[in-house]
Amino acid sequence: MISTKGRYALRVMLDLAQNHSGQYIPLKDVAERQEISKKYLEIIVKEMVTGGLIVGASGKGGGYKLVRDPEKYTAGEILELMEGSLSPVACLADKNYKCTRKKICATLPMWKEFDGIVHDYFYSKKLTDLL
Amino acid sequence: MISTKGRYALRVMLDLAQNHSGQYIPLKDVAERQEISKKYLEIIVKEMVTGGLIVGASGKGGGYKLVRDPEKYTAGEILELMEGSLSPVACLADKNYKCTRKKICATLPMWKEFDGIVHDYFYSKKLTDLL
DNA sequence: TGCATTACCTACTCGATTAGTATGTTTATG
DNA sequence: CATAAACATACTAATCGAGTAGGTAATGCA
Repeated sequence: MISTKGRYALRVMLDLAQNHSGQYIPLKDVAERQEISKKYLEIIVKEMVTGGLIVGASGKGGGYKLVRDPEKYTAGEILELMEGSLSPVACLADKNYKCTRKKICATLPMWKEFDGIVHDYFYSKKLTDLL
Repeated sequence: MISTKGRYALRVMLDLAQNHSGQYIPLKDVAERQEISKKYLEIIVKEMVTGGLIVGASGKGGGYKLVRDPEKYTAGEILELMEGSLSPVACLADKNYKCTRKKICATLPMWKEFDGIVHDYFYSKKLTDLL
């Protein structure tokens, strides 16, 4: 299940893409258009900045903007940044997860196959595919 | 993310399928083979019984067994019973979810398409595919 | 230089969910 | 009637989700 963080992040990215003129877009505007609490969005965009998806500028005329062209983003990288992982089970999501049954687990191959399908789907979905 | 409930339920089903002789299998045996707390499994199999996946019998010689042949079960129905829904977002998981932005939501089509892929994958995966 | 605007930072809250544990009671069999 | 099993009820401890509150720092403009 994708949380609001991932879903809102996608919508912020789409909003910035639609208003992509080289200008910084104030979060206030994005929040109003998207009908999302600005305070909560602050937390989300902060992670997007540190994750390198967007840049922010303080002061008047400031705001946020994309660092690449919209078609250079995938839904996968945005969701993975916000959700931590797109994997369906803990043993695949966490690289350091150790499970003594790994060798004999009958369900692991299914989770791995599904994990691949999920990854392929979201990483082949470009931001511009959603506009 | 699939919780232990769904994952353990799958493993219980596989265990019952492997020991599918018409006899009832005590939960104690399943728990030991699968290395899962029997107490916790009690909660899980209870839902599986009320969900119609398996039947239980009390008393000596009792336990649990499948109600169908193993190839008649899909991973999808097992996971959906335990997880409530396989949908990636709340607005698709909950039938009564109402969202004022449904008509204009740019991300909804993607979630719907992905939801279909997930559903197709797990419902075409038979229990016997995992043995 | 000061004011408005904007991002950025720290902390807190409240409810739900996850992953169990503990302690029984009922039901069947030999 | 003892034993083995399912079935029932209640509790807990930790984490996570989805925010809110209140403040500080940077920047442009008059």
